[in-house]
Order: sequence, then C-alpha cells, then structure tokens
Amino acid sequence: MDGSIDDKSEDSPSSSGSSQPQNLSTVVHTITAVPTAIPNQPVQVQSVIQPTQQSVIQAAGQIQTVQVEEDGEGHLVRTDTDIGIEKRREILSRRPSYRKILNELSSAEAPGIAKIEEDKEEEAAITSIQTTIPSYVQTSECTEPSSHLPIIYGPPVPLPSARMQDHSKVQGIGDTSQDSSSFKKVTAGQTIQIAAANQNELTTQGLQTITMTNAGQGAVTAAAMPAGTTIVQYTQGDGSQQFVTVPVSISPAGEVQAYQIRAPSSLPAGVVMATPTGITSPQQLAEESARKRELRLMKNREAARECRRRKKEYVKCLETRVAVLEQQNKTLIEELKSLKELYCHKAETE
DNA sequence: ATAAACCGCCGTCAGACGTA
DNA sequence: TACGTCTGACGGCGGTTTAT
Repeated sequence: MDGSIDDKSEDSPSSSGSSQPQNLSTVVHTITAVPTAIPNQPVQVQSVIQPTQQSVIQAAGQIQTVQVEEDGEGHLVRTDTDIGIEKRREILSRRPSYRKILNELSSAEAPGIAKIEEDKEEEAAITSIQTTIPSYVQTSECTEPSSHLPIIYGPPVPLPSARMQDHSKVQGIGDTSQDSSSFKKVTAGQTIQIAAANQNELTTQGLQTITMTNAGQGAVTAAAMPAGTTIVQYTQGDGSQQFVTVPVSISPAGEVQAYQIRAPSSLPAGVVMATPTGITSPQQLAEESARKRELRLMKNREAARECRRRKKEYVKCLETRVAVLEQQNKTLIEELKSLKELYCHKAETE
C-alpha cells in the first residue's frame, strides 16, 4: 500500500487549479479540488497523508494544529493543539479583514502564491496591468483555480492613469503649465484639454479630454447633486467615460472659479478631487462640506464594493476548503478501513 | 396574469480599528 | 487625536420563482 487511494489521471478537467489545492494543506500533497458549487466533479486526492506530518489549518480566524501520528500499531491518531491561546483570543476579539484572512491563507499554505497586494502595490499593479486585464479576470487563485494571474485587487473601473495619480496634479483646467499656483478661468460647458507633465503618458494611458457640464443648467441629469456642483466628464485612454462631481462656482460673467483638480493617493481609483481656492463665504463653506460629503460617500461606496468582493472571494475560498477537507476526511476513513482489514487479515494468517 | 416570497446587489450609516 | 479604512447592519430596488 503506497498511500495512494485515488489514482485519477492528472489531467482531469477540474485539475486546472492544482496549484491552489496544494496550498490548502501540507498534509495532502496533490489535490485537485473544485468548489462545492460545482456538482459532479469530485475532489481528487492523489497522494494522501503521511504519519507524523503536520499541517496548520487557518480559516475564518481559526488557527488549529492538526497533528497526525502513528501510535505504533499502525493506527493513525490525530491530536489537535492550539497555537497559543493569546493568539486565538486576539483573533476572536476582532475578526480580521477578509484581505488579512486571505493573505494569511496564502502565506501559510503556499509561499509561492501571490498575496493580495497592499494598497501601494495595488497602484503599481494597476499601472502596469489593470489597463490591459479586465477586472473580472483579476481574481485570486483560490477562487479561480484555472487562473494563473497574480492576485491584483483593483477597482472595477480601470484607472484613468495611475501615473497621473503619481503626478497627482492635473491642474489648471485648461492650464498646461506645471506651476500649481497658476490657475486660469474657463467658461462652463467648454471642453478642456488636460495636460500632464508628460504628455505622451497622458495620452496613451490617462485622461484625454474633460468636458465641464453645468448640471444646474440641465445639461446633465444629476440627481441629489448638491447645489453648485458640476459634473466633470472625462474620457479615458480606452475611450470609456468617467464622471466626477466637482463643486464649481460660476461667476456672473459665466466663468468658472479656479479649481485645482488632483488625484490624491488616498482617493479611490478613478476619483479626482477638486480643491477650491480661496473659499470664504458661508455658502462656499456649505458647498465645501457638501462636496466633502459627496467625496466621503463616493469613497465609502467604493470601499463597500471592495469589501463585498473580498467577502465573496473569502466565502468561495472557504467552500473550496470545505470540499477539500471533506474529501480528505473521506480518504482518511477509507485508508483507516483498509488498514484495519489488512491488520485483521494478517492476524488471521498468523 | 398577478401578488407574494425570495434573492442578490447596492448605497448608506455607524462603529471599530489602524495610522500618521 | 484626527482622519482614513473596513465591515456589519439596514433598507431599497430590481429580477426571478412560485402559488393562486
């Protein structure tokens, strides 16, 4: 008996994600697993547990050491030991974020597997990849066994340009200079060409045009848009349209007061922020607070979206894990059974 | 056909937590 | 300590299913 229970072929249709199941536990050498959501595609275990092998299973904030030992009589005995009560308390006190959980899963089970990128790395990844890979493709290997893409968590909407964010100041509506102190007045409704420090970068990756449309004049339907706000529409390099709400005061002469449009790193992807200069009146303060609220809501919207996406992925990951563990359990039971039979048969012959 | 139940998604709020 | 982020909870909305 070589410990191999299932001798399925290596190229089963569901084996595309063999790298992922390997990460699930060090106990099982090669497992081909599919989420329970896919029926009639059995989880395959090609090489099963070895005595005295130890694995750490981390899921849903639970840390457990699974120790499998041979008791000297051919019986496999599993003993569970906690990894530090402190640690467990720490985990139970506040559930870690889905990002953290997935990161832990990834790092504990597969050093090679890509982790969920941190925010800074996200931006870098977005710069290089996001514009070419649709967001729905960018998913963890845990949930998409067939995917060999790195885990990249990005916003659903491609960025205008991450590099633009780095430059951080696409400034001076209509102003192509790099001097942030010089802002020019423009007339509402006109199309503005935005320039960056490196024009080539901008035209190939980022913003191309911005059209300022005065929502108050009915040019654009803007429900629940605070008074004085204006929708800034810009066209991305891929031709898709993006909209940003910007508070703008129109002077009697029909001029837009100077605003600095920038994209601070703290903002969600695709969001630029307009900072008014020289606001003093109560009305302007109210507008400013309304703008801040809009911004906050926008960011929270985005955060909620991301949170839900992570949660979904986490749940999928857990489902996969359940499938694998169930199969593992089944295999162990079968192995125990066969060993018992073998033992009994041996005892009879002697 | 239609009302009710169910489900999934979304936006918002509140509170906990992390960080500069 | 102020601010930003994350996430549970809540309610609304639209689509689908089911019973009548």
